[in-house]
Amino acid sequence: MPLPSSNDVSPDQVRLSDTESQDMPVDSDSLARRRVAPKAVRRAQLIEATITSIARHGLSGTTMSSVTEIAGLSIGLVNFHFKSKQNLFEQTLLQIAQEHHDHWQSVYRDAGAGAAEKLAAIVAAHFHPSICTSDRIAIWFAFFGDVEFRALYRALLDPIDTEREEISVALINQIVAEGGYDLPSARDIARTLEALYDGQNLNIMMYPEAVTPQQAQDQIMAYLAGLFPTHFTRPL
Amino acid sequence: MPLPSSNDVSPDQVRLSDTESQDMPVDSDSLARRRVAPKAVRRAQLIEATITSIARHGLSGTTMSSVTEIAGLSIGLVNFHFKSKQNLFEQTLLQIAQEHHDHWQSVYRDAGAGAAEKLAAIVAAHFHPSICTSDRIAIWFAFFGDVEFRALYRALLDPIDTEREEISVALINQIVAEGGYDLPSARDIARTLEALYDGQNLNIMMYPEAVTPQQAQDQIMAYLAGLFPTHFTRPL
DNA sequence: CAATCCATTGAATATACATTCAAAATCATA
DNA sequence: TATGATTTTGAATGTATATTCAATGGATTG
Repeated sequence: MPLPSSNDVSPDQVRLSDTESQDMPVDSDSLARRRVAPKAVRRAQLIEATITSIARHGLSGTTMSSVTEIAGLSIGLVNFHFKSKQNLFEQTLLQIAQEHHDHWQSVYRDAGAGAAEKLAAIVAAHFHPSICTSDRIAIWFAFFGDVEFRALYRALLDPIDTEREEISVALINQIVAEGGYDLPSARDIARTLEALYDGQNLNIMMYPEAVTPQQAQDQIMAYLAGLFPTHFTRPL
Repeated sequence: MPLPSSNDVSPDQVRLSDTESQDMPVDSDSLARRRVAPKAVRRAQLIEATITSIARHGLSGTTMSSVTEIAGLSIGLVNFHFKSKQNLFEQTLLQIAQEHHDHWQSVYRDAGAGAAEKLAAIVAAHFHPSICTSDRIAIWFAFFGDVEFRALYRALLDPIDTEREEISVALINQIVAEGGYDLPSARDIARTLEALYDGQNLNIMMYPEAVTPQQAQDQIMAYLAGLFPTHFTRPL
């Protein structure tokens, strides 16, 4: 991380030569284009290229060359910023998990106060355009599909998944109490919901022309409306 | 395919030397152990080894060596029986798809005459021990996860999946008509069911200690019981 | 038994790829 | 500007692995 220059920019930005500071915009894109960029920028750039490459060529089809070619950088850089291909992949998975978690949490926090609203927000978070793109879904399933990464996947996502399941269980219990419903256990319902998220994501990836994120979300909301007619109304 | 010998065995069996026919059992296992075996036996043996290897080492970790080592055969054989690794993988996927389809069809055919019984049989088929093993599920997701095979997967399974979805839609419509239920479209329910199959399979693969095939099936049956209370009763 | 055919072997070949590293470019600092 | 530190490059290296193929083994036929 570079230190502040005499230009006195904020610590997260980067020093600019005097000419550049006058006539060039300083976004991460223009930063990435320079021959030399700060570590954080290169790391992000390489991870993004890795995501693109995995979505395009698959995990096994992703090579150091394919990544650096997409990033527009030379081969040696990957081993400079990430010490190995394995580590690059791990950091990539970590980043996606992080994004997923952050997005889910903010959506949950910003939802209305009612349990039903909160639960609906969790459902919606899974199909939000920033999360539910074919590239990102493809990465999930690429890592699912590879034994080598399954353990890593679990280590990274178990806490997140568990946290979400616990919150869902609590919300469902609250909804059941409010509505006096006679239903299977909240845990079973929560697990069914989790299965639906995954299954619908798979369908979106495999059959993008037949299943859109919106349809997937609607079907899950219809499931909830069936369970809790007082709290949810069927979409459409 | 070998011709019948003077021993007059059935055409699907293999000629035995005179000594062998007296004192050795002739199952595919003992056949596979011989230095020379008929093409069909070797092919099956190699495909089975491929399944084991993919489950154990992943798609990218599966090499010609890993397959032949598991099969107890030499490296050259794979290229003799399957002309390339790519083809071996395709045939492996084909075989699993075939098994899946055959099993599903027979279970469906043998189920009781009622629509609810038929639908329950389809659900149960997905979680039958012969289909729902961690090895087989791992293969599914390995192929899902790899772009290179996604197209092949679709080509092989689209017809099967579509056939099942159409039958499910018809069954659901029949159940709805019998029960006079007010529900989302049969198509949406069928798609939700498909998503549940996939999602529950994923859970079984990722969290085998937390989710058993039986639990997964029960949860799906609970979903159906929620929709069609007259036709299904909640498990437990 | 001899002759032929088919299945099998595994060393040799060629290719693809991750990783290394010495040299070059750029930047920071004095 | 000069010096040292940092980032970047890409050719070179070594390893893994798919594929080929000449030689071998075993079965079948007459």
